[in-house]
Amino acid sequence: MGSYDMDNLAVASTLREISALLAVKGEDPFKVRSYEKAADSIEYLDRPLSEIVAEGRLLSVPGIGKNLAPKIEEMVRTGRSSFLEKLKTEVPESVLEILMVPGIGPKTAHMLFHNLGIVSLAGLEEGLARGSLRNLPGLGPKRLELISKGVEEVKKYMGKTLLGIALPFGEEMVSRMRGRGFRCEIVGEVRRRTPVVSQLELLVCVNGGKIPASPGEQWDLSLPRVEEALGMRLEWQGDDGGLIRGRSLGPGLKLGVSFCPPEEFGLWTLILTGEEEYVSHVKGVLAEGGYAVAPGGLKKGSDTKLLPVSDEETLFSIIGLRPVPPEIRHRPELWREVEERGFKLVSIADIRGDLHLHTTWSDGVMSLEQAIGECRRLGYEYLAVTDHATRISFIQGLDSHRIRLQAEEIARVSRHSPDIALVSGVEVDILKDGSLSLPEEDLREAELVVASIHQGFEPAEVYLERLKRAASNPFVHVIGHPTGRKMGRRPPAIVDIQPLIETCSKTGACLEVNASPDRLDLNEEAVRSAWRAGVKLVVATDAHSVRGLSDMRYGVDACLRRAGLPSDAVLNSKPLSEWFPLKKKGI
DNA sequence: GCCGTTTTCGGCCCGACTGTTTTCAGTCG
Repeated sequence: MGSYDMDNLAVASTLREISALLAVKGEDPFKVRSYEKAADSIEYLDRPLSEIVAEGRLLSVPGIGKNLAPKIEEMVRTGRSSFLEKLKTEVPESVLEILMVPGIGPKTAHMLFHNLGIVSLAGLEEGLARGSLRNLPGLGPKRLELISKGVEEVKKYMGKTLLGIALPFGEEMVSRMRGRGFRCEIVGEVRRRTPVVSQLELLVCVNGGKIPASPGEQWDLSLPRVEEALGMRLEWQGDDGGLIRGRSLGPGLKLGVSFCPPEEFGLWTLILTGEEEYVSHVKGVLAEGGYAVAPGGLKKGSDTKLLPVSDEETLFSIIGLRPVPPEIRHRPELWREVEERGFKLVSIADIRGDLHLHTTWSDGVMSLEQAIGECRRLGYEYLAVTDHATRISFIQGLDSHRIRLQAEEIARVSRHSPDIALVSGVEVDILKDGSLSLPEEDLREAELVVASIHQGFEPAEVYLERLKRAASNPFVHVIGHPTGRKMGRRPPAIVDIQPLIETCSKTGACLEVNASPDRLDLNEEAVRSAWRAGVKLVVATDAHSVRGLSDMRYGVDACLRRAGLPSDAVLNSKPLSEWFPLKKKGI
């Protein structure tokens, strides 16, 4: 477990694509669902599909039957799916953009496709503008407004990729390159841990100093070898300021590969990582010190001797600058502060426990034991089990009875895991009026109460009032995923969280930084405001699976570090004994 | 399309909410 299996994920995402296209085509919903179930099942697999195929044991995977098995086998063996390719000739792939829009499900997408010939987000936008959706059944003014707003939200993320997809993908690429003996690093937006990136950029080290006339020529790193190492075709765009760049499409992800000789690796790492203002600042310091960038490294004044710069650290030490973490290179006020007086940002190594996760007691797909095992592997000292007590009916949540049963179970398991402290918590819904989905006598029993909104995101004023009321509830310790955003799908329900911050600083309620890659909620700006206001923060994964427990780094890097926070900014970077049990003010 | 100690057909996590109806379909979680 833990290793990121690109091939399994690729097959799962192909199955999801098929499922969505079948839905729009108008196939039986249960058939549609079966492709999704197979995808889920493959994502949670703890070994490569290729092994299972080789053993001929595909049918033993739950959700894979005699129809899916040959289709999946083809994907694993050839990397293609002829079924999907044929399907795409019937339903254009671009209708998937439409399905992303809130308020549009398979039925509406099907209708838009068949009645109006709308097959893409652009087509939908045009149809909305022209008013051609107006007379369709089921599409009244409210619904059209919801759709219009949704289109705007989806557009913001078109052609972009979540860090949570780009980073593991990049790491897989790096490990493939290294496995073939090449030095390779992630640079650009992904290295800066931008929550949503427009491309994944890699820097690859090559020997020999001369820039070749054409890709692959004169280099010991030939184009076919790079392609083999990356496992994908590259499209070369030629010489770009001493670098050869290749661009290619991964799974919806643009990839840029740059090459440079070892003596320039540190320079190009810095330049390609950006941001521009920081890079020009460093270049300015170089110039002031009389340094010039030359092929083969740095040159000082009229010296003929070259100073090789094999990594960023070397560059920083040559010019006497404090290294600035990539995550804050977009914030001049922060990198100036680091350079002037130096301070240490919180890091994933500081995190001592996860405080929001779901097991099979509600809608999670990991057992309590599996959660503990993974937390142990991650080096945690404690974890809070926070299964849903929810009104969402298809989730078998915790009620008054089951919450006590689970508490007993946690106590029992706890005795066998003396190295990890278990906190018996719960995630309650914040209901329409700001009350909670469990009565007081149950909340009193829970050692950690996370309260979150899962239904009814509008209007914003009401949403805010519900959060404030929950934050004032004496039994609520943490407000979960406060703005409710799901990137690429649902905008934050509230933009200004200042009133909530004020309530929390009065009542002592904590705000969660939800590390789930599509949430990252609170975002960098809000995190910084809350921290400055002295509000207690926790960072937590909201994991539903073993793999999800590894999402912690997105919250730490893309929210906390990018906001410039030190390690003492979050409760769960501290030993449990320092803050548990949590006390609200005035209670 | 999957699944089966109620099985080879007939189920499939399911109910609230919403906007659209005039009795309900579609979406969402």
